[in-house]
Amino acid sequence: MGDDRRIGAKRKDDRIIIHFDYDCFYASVFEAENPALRSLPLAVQQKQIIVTCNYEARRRGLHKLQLIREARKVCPDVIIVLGEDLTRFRNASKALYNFLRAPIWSGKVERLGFDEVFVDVTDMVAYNVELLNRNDLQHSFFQLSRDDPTLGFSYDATSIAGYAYPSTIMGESVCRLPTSSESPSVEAEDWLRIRLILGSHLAQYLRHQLDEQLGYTSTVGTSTSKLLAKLVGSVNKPKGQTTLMPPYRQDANGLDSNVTTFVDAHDIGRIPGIGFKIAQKIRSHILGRPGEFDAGLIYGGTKEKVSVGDVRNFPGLDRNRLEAILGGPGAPQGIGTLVWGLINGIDDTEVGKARSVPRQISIEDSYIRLDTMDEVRKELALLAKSLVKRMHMDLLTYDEDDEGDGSDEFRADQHQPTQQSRKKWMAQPRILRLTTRPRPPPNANGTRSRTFNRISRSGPMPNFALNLDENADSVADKLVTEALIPLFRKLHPEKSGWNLSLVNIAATNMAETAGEGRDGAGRDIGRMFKRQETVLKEWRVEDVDIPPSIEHDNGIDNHVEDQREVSCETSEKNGTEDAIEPSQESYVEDGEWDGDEDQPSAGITCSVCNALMPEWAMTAHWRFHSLEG
DNA sequence: GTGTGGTAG
DNA sequence: CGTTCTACCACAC
Repeated sequence: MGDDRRIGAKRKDDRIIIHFDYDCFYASVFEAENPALRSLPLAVQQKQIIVTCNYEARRRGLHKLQLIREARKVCPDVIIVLGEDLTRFRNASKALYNFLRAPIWSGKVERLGFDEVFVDVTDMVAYNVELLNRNDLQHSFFQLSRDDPTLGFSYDATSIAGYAYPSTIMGESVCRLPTSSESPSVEAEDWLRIRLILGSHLAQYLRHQLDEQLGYTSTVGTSTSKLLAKLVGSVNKPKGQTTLMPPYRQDANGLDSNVTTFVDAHDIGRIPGIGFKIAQKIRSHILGRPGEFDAGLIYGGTKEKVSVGDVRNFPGLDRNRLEAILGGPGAPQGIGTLVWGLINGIDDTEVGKARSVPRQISIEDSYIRLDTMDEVRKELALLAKSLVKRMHMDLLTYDEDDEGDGSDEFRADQHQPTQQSRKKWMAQPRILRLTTRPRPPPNANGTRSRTFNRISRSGPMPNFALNLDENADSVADKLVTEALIPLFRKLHPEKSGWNLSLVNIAATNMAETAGEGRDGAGRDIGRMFKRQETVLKEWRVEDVDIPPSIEHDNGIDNHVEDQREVSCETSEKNGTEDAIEPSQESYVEDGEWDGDEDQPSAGITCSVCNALMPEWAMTAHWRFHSLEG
C-alpha cells in the first residue's frame, strides 16, 4: 500500500501472458530443412559475421555476431550457411506464428521480430480454472476448445510445468484451491498462483507442439505481462520454460515480492523498452558522472554495472526525477513514468492482435564502398527488384476458386501465383522512401567524424508500381529511373564526394483496400483450429507405441554458452538433436527421460474413453478422438 | 505529410 | 560498441 504510493502506479496482475522465443531461430530454420545438420556445428552468415549459430556450435566456442575468420579459427569444421536472403526465415516465422495463433481464443498473439511471440491466454486460463475439480487437481484436463470438451490435454494442476522462479522447494506446491477463509491478499495471490500454474501447462503444451509437430524448440516465459513473461523466460535457455511465481505484491510485513526481487537483479539496459541511450542516461545519473562516456576497454576496471535495484532504490529517484533526467526534445512524453514502471515490474501494454499487412516493407544492403553513380544505379535496381517482389509476396491476396480449403494459410510459402488466380492488393503503399547511411566523411584534422546516421527522402509511390499487368522487373527498373534516382539526387545533390555504407528503400504508408486488412477479429477460432487439425494430420504420429520426440529441460546441461570444457553431461545424446525427421518418431534410445518435466507418472486416463496411457501419448490420442467423434 | 531518432530482435 | 537486415513508434517540423 505504502509501496504503491512510492511507486506511483499499481501493477495489475489480472492477465496471463506467455512469451515464446525460438531457440537460435535462423539456425533452426536450416536444421528443419535439413535435419542432418542438427548434430553438427552450424552457423549462419550475413556479410562478414555469424549472426547466429546452433548450440552445438556454441558448445565449441562460437557465438552470435562473431567474425567469420574468428569462427573458422575457433572451430574449423563449422558448417557455415549464407543467411542474407531472409525469405526462408520470414516464411518459417509466419508458419510458426500461424500454428501458435490457431488455438488461442483471444486472438491476442503478437510477433516480435522473426523469433518471438507473445500470447495472451487470460481467457483460456480463466475458463479452465472454472473446470477444476478441487478434490482431484492432479488429474485435470485443459480444454482447448469451449465447444469440444475432448480437445485438450491432461495435466497436474498442483504443480508448475517446467521451472519456477524462484526455484520451487520440493513439496511446496499448492495442492488445493484457495478458500475464502484466508485474508483477501493471500487469497488473491493463491488464485494468481493457480492461474499461473495453468498458464505454465498451456505454455508447455504449445511448446511441445511446436517441437513435435514442426521441429522447432523454444524458450518460454509465463507471467502477467509482456515485460515479466519475456524476462523470466530467459532464465532457463534453451529449451526451457520458466514461470514467475507469487507473491507478486509486497506483503503486509514489507517482504519484497518476487517481481521486485527478480527485476531488481537485471542490468538496467536489459529491460525491454530501455535501450542503450536511456540506459546510459540512467547510469550516469546513478554513478554521479554527468553524461560522460564509459571508461570502455580498460580491462578489469568496469564498475559500470547498474542494476534495476540500484536505480529503484537510489535516494530521491522517482518517476518525476526520471522524467527530468530522460525528458527533453525528441523524447516521448511520460517517459519517466513509463521507465519507472518498467523498473518496478509494471507493464500494462496489451498483446497486440495479429496485423494482416505490415506497416512498411523495406529492403537494404550494406557496402564497404559505394561512391559512384553507376554503382548506385546498379544497387538501386537490385533493391527495387527485391522490393517489388516483397510487395507482391506480402501485400497481394489471391482469390482462387477453391476457397473452401484454407489449409494453405498454414504453409510456409503462402500462395504462389498459380495459373489464373486473381491477384488483388490487400494494401497499397502510398510512399516510397530512400535511405542512405553516408560513411563518416574523411575529416582533415583530429576531430572525430560525426556518428553514423541515416538520412532519407521520400515521395509518392508511382502508380505504375502497383500495376499488376506489368512485368515485375520492368516495374522495378522504372522505379529506379523515375522515382529512386530523383530521390537520390535530393539526398545527395553532389555528383560525387559521398561514400555510402548503406542503402535502404521502403514502401510505407499502407492504405488498406476495402474488405481486406482484417486484423484477425473476424476469425472463427473453432474453424481455425479445425484447419490446423487438417494440417496436423500430415505430421500425425502413426504409431502411438513409439514416443514422439521428448523435450529435455535439463537446466544443468543446457548452459553451454560460456563453458570452455565439455562435460560428459553436456555431450550426452539428446533426443531432439538426434532426430532424423524433425517431427516424427525420434525417441530417446534408452527410454529414459532426463528432463525435469515430462516425467511420465504411472500414466493418465483419457477423459473420453478411460483408456490408461502415458502422458506423451495423449496428444495423439485426443486427436484420435477428435477425428473419430 | 516528411524526416529523424530510438526501440526491438 | 559495432558488425546485419529489418520493423514499428513517437516526435518535431
